[in-house]
Amino acid sequence: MREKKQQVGRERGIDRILKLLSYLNDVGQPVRLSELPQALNAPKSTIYELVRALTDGGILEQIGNDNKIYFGRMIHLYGISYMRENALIRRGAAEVDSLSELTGETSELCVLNRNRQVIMHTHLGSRPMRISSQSGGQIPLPWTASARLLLAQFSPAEIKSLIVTEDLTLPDKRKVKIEDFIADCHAARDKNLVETSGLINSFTQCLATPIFDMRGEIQAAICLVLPIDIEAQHLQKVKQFLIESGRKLSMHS
Amino acid sequence: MREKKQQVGRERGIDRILKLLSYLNDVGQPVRLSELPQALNAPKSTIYELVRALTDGGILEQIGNDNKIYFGRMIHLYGISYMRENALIRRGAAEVDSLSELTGETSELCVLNRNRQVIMHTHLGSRPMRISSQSGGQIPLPWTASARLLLAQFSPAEIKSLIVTEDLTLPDKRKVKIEDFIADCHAARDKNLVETSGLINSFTQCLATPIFDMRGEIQAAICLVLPIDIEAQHLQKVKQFLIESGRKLSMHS
DNA sequence: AACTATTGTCTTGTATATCAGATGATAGTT
DNA sequence: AACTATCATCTGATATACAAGACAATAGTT
Repeated sequence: MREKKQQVGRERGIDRILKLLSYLNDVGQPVRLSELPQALNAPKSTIYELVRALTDGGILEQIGNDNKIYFGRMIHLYGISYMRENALIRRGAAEVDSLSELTGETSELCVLNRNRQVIMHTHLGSRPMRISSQSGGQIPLPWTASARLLLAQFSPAEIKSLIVTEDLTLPDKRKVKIEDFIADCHAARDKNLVETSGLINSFTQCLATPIFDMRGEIQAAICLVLPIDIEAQHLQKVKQFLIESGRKLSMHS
Repeated sequence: MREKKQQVGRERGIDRILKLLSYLNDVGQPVRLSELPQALNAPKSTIYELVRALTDGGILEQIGNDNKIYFGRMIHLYGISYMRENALIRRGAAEVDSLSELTGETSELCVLNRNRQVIMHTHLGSRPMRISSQSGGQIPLPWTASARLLLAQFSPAEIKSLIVTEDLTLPDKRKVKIEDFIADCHAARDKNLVETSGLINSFTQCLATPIFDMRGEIQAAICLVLPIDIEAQHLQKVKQFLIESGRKLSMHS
């Protein structure tokens, strides 16, 4: 069972599909069909055929007059089904919304997905210069407070295997040492609040609190994104609200 | 380019995937992995392998302690992307909500998908015995008023090719004649209100109004589901609101 | 413990989906 | 109209994903 060897061999249709969907999500708007083969580093004939099949199935849709494609109605329906069944996301999204309105700050519901942190839901704060993050965004793990929580229970080896080297470079080119990151993660164990400051940019700090599942494992995190120069009293209040939200969403045994 | 001949040959992975997703949506809740090969009429080895790939990609997720799977977080994210970009669905859903609140009746946003009508969004009415329909539900075309609108511009041959014979049987076992249905569809041309009564069950009627795209073609319909014994004055008012909603959502050239 | 039923993994042959590249279609420019 | 560039479809070869079925593991029953 060899790992992918990046040889010249063929790629599975299913992997092409996964990359295609992911690419569409990254771009965030309809994409010209003709640009896809290049963007996905795939043969034209393959992509045209796959897109045809997915369009027939309602997974993709053709948009506009030039040949653009984007997610289709089936994806929407399946998304609704996911939401309906997934209690955490449903409740978490609501909690994030109310937390944001309560505090006036941007808050997010984050989960781990492979080697990235995914923002499942976000609600923007009410500050004039609000810090925005897009729902569906995927962020390298070393950049955030919530990722330190999401990885808290993992062994050093597991963490190492999840972090690709380029993710250790922060947006301002500073490097995070993998050992420091692992230490951060383990320091997050049994804490109900993790803070990071100035990682993603120089003027924001992140506060994160864990959400536990029935087995006592961390399955998600709520994160508040704040300006760094925030009034101490407000910060204190905000922290309490955050911790309370995380507690509410955790499954208690 | 032969049509599928139902011979013993293989089926493409992509088609298996489409069926799998559709099946999950039909069931509407997590499904045991072991039941899938039977349900999808596919080999075990194929399904196990596909599910593994899709789970790795976040399209599916493993749920619970026994080996159940369901839609994954990526589907949710992609669904959000779809919603964000798709003006019709976004505005249509909002309009359906307000129409429902205005009238107190159940209303739906419907589009055509292959040979079924799909409910993209629904809002329940406020009646004590409200008539419910589930978002994501797929309904045979001959059963609804909105489908008559959605097919209004189609030729008799096209309509015939879309209707499978079993869909001509109503829930109460009555049969719809295909010729009558085609006549209904064509009668719906240039109308802004189509009514059906007692099709899906004996005590409801449907009112539907078209939503036009820029090219003047019908791309969706809004549908109101009402009890059959409704007060005439209320019915009149409701019809006007419905038509107004459809007009609002239509693209004007 | 032996038996049965159910669920999950692994191996192997082959039908076929992928891929490279040719060809065809369309639009834009001189 | 001729020329270019871009976009889309088609064709044949073959690497491989699918499928069949053996095998292994687990749970439930007698």
